[in-house]
Amino acid sequence: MDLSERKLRILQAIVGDFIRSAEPIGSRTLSKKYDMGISPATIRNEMSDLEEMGFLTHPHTSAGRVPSDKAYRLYVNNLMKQYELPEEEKKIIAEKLTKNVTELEKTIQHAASLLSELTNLTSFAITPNQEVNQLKYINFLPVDERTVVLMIVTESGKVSNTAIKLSNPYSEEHLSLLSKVMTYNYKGKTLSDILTLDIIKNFESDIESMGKLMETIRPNFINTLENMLNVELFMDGLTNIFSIPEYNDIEKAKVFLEMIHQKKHFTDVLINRDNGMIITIGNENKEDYMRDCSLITATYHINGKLVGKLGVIGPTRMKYDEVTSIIQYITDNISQTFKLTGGDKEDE
Amino acid sequence: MDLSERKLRILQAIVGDFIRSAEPIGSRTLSKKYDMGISPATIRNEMSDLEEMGFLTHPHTSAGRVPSDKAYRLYVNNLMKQYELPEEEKKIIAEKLTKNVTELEKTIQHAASLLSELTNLTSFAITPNQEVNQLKYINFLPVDERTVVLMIVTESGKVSNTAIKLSNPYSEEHLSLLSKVMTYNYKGKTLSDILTLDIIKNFESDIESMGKLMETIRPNFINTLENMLNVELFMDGLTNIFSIPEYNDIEKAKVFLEMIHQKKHFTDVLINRDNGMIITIGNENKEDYMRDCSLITATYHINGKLVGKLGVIGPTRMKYDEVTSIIQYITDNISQTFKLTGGDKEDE
DNA sequence: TGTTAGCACTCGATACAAGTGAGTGCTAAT
DNA sequence: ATTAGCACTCACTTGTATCGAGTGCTAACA
Repeated sequence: MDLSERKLRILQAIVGDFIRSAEPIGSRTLSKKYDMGISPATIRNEMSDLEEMGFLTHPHTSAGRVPSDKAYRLYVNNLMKQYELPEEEKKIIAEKLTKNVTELEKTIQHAASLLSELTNLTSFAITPNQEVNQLKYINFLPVDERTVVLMIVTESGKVSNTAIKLSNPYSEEHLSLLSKVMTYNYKGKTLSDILTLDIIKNFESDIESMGKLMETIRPNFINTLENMLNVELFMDGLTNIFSIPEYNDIEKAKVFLEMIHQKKHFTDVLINRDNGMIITIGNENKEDYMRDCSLITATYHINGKLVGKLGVIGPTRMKYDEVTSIIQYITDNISQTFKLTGGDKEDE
Repeated sequence: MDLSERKLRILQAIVGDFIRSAEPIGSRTLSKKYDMGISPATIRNEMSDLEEMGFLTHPHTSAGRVPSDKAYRLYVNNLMKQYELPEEEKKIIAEKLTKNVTELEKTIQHAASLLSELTNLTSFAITPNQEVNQLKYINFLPVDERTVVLMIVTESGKVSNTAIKLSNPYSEEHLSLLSKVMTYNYKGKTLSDILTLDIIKNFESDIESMGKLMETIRPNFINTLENMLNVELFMDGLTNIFSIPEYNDIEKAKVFLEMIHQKKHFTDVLINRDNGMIITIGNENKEDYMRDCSLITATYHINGKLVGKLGVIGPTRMKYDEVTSIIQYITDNISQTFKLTGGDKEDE
């Protein structure tokens, strides 16, 4: 069944009003406030139809109407107007994200905090999944007689290191040889390949004379690689939910915060979402504890290859137009910033 | 005015009961529950005295008595019995904190999460202040033609690095020379000395021929040092406050969470506390937004030198005996773990 | 003189009844 | 097809009565 022009207009007014006020809206108020040239009675009839179609609900008989998830979906897909960010906000975003970009992690963290500030919602961001990141360089460095530092550098410019305590002294030649052999063996392979394809197990036989040294180093090497693969989650604006009427209930707020604080689980949810700007509204979310939240995520790109995500989570009643615009602008900025400087593609 | 033996016994019973139940307790209930051989009326008289002395308060005329901050202080100082941790918990703590100690940060984070788990409170931990940490080693490592990695190693075994993009290619000899000169200059100096005593500014003149290289490197070097000095704050059990009756009020919970989330500010508060086991109760806290919380902190030691802190924050009504024991046991364990393995003192 | 029983009083909490008002759904007139 | 009119619904507010845990005071007691 198709929606008439007038029904759409009414629905748009209801959704728009409810997003702002969080109060159920009645026919009389709607007609007065939005001056749509029809009487409350007519609006009531239309509302009744819309309710039957599943776009509106009724907290109780004598209350106004409230949009359903389905209504939000329609609003997001068809009714919502393009929201243009104020120049001022654009400037703030650009400034914060392009200045002082020493570390990707720091920038992503800034992006999350910026996002929560601008939207007044709870924001999050994850660092790129490093699985396709290729190893470039392995180096063992002497520190003192029984300590070496293992340094791993990837094609995208990520650097990671660990100090390793050895039970016996080592020789510098061995160490330097080891750096060369391992670099030779693993250069160009992706981090996950190195870990999963059992390549690591074989490298012992390559340099038989150093069995003992290898034994200590291997678990550290694996550990470091695993750490590099770990996706990091940043969040901000956690207390923003308290200013949202929907979460004035202590029990609801608790559930929300507990859900958010299960970082591992939440990271998984984010990783498994499709790329691009994805909006899931209320019961569209697979996870049932999120069925009265909306989740918006978008992707940013590092070097055109690695993909990270960021977004917001909040009540289904949120300013979708504003929020999506802000997220889009932020991800665009990050991708732009890390287009060239993130890796070794500077000369291309 | 001195407190009679009997007054102390009554006070102890009230504090103990209130810590468990969070309900004001009346004379009749107290006499029945604790079987102290005196009638409710007598207890009432004693209570009245205790109230006059400032140890008890009265939410309203017809309610039971509630301990004041002063009462908690007396309880903590004199009445509280030594609480012995169950062997089981000791085992859990020892296991978690001594296994897999690759990084100090990770261990401290584990300690915080353990602490909140065992106390059901909000826990926190900060990494040691690195100001007295001495520099041991500086190394510049070639990555590709325009990228080098700066690696800084301290006496306590902390390793930090940054990738630096250069605008011009560099020569490997220069790099290696730079490593040697800088190590020679800064070895044994504390990190804060290197930063604050303007030593950095002078090092340009040391190696005149490499002015250009230095120009790019210096800000990165300073930046890295500053990062190393930064104290990191970990927190856990944030949602635990929701199970505490005192914070069933949404407004209170909000204030609490917002206070906690101002990481910078909260870190400063922690840093400025004295060493050792410090308990501040309610209005003993200088920060007025913490005047109905109790804060307990204790210190752990790395290598006998560097000092970090951890503790809990919660309502003044908390199980001080249990909590302090747990914190003590955890800090002892950390200090033990990092007594020898944290630095190069292995052979002493 | 310290302790205790008795009793009037306080006050938050709970329950219930009546009144209010925003909003609906239906019907009949336009 | 639209609208005015009207009875009805129901959350919310206000007012009143009741309950009970607990206090403070007084007088009696050991």
